[in-house]
Amino acid sequence: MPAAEPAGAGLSITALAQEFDLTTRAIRFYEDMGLLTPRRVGRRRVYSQRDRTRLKLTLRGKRLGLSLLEIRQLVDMYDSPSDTAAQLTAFLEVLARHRRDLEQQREDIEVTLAEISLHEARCRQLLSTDRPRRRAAPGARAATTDTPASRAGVPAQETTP
Amino acid sequence: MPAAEPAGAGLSITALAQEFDLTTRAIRFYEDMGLLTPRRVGRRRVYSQRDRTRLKLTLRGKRLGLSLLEIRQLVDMYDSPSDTAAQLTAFLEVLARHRRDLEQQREDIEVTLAEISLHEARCRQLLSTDRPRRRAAPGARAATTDTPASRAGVPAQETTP
DNA sequence: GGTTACATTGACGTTGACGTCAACGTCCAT
DNA sequence: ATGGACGTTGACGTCAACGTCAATGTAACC
Repeated sequence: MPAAEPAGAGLSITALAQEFDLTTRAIRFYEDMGLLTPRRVGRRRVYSQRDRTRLKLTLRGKRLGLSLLEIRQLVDMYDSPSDTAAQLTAFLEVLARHRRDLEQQREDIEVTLAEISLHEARCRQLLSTDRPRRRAAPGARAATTDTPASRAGVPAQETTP
Repeated sequence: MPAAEPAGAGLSITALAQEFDLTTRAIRFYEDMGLLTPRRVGRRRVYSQRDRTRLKLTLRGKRLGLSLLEIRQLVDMYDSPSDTAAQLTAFLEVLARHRRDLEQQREDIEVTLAEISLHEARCRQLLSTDRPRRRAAPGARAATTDTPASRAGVPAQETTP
């Protein structure tokens, strides 16, 4: 056993990698991008709780489709207590934009989840009523062929021209 | 005026590009990836309603962080009425995975939105009670320094070690 | 002191999603 | 017939986000 992490806080790079299911290469890359700033013991990196949290935020940002640069800017703003009024209002604007993006994404997700439910229902119906090879359940048209009405939340319904 | 689109359906590539705020290069690239299959008039591409819808789905997929390949697979499955039982169950599995991904993302979004609200509140408080340069409102610690409790939806609260 | 296991820096390779540029075709209004 | 405006096919460039490989360090255990 190569010493179980000096007690308390302070993870090695492989420990961190395992915990978050990343490669060490990725972690070092995040450091180059300014997302992590572990302290050094000798030349070796030691990761604090702060680093773990920033990494957690980073991964969440990635899942949301942000670039590492965007993530860095956000995270940096998050934990630098910007103090001038100008900085604060600028930060508020960033937050507002981020919020709008996320709400758009949430909307996308809801719509897509609804469509998935439709497809699932269609599939299951086909699987159940399907000893005789049918072509399709009547009135079940879906997917790619819709009108500008899809925006209304009403699932598209149209026949191919 | 170079002829306002032959009436009814059928957009030129630049028209489509303008409508979706893309470059023509991107659209042609999507075609190479198999996402669009416009018919040709001579050599020129003409885009149908079907193409528009597939493009719409594509862009939504991108906003959700999918690769063009993943998008293609999904969209293809969506509008090819796979008929064998094996195909149907396979499709159901894909749908289930997609659904899980989306739900994870929605979770991420909710958490992030909550954090944004916190930051906004903090900022506004600082902006209002801030003639005298204060350091911070008491008990207002946030962002990067948290414990494994952040998962619980309870906003992190801890002091840097 | 030699091996094993993990770390580090540096450099180059790769993949996805386009941008950019060149060279050429096509319509059509002047 | 000519000059734009728009379109087409290559081919190459680029940028982000790592992967991969090599050379080297170093700490610990036997």
